[in-house]
Amino acid sequence: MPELPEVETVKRTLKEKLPGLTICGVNIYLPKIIQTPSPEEFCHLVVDKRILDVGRRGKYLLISLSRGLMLVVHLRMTGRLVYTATDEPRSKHTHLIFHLNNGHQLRFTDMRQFGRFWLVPAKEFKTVSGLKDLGVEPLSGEFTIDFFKKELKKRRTRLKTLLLDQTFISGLGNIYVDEALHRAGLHPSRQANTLTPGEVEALFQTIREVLEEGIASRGTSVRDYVDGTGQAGTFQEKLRVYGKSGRPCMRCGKTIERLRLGGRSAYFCPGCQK
DNA sequence: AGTCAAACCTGGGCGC
DNA sequence: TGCGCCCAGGTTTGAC
Repeated sequence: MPELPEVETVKRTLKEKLPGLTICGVNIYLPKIIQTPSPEEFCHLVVDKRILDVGRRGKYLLISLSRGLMLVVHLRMTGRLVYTATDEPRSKHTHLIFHLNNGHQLRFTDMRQFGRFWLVPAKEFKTVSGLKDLGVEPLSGEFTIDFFKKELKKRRTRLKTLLLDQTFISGLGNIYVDEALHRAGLHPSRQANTLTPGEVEALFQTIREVLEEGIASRGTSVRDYVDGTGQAGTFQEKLRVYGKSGRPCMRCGKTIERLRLGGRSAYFCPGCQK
């Protein structure tokens, strides 16, 4: 499910609910989702801790707890983290419930069981796998056109593969990469170091644009995604190529195609993406 | 360095 | 109704 705009929306919605609340109990129904420490230790450590803040880095949610602890969550494909009333019936895919001291709960639900939790000392949160090697935040000031130009020049891989690489830019996923490439008029198989300065600038702009519009639409709910209050997003209504093979391109009218690249689908328009 | 496939899972959609 | 296939917002690992 979630790419940067979805995780950012979950972060914002949970940040309105959780800070100030105390975790007074935990139920773990699927122990393997706890990466570290052991499920027993996880329960022991998390209980009676206060939630201080909710943050995001790439596609990771960072929940700061009292006593210097950090709860790190990755939703992977179908994970949901939702602030829920206690009387709500539990779904068959709810794998973890935090009980909060205001009578509400924070539930983790994940049909495909790929999502993961880590509980670590806040100072050591970079020990979480993948987190320490994350690339730049595309909506932050450290993502600059100069950086982007220099990096693209160094890489010989395909654009689609490169933009999905979380150690290069953090937070992009399959949907927003395809949408950014289409808006920039660039083919997903294009070799990164062959872009003209104008093409690099266009891509730089469209990456930020699709992410910002995605956040403004509260995420893309093509299937399972909901925010921290259980609400779906609307960016699926604005998609131009993702999931649209066989349909006409809204810019040039040619039929949108699907390509297989490194095990992932790439949707693109053969007419206007060069 | 880059490319690919497989693994982790459940479920929806399609053709037959 | 059912079977067999392919597909799915991600990441990791290991082979070439």
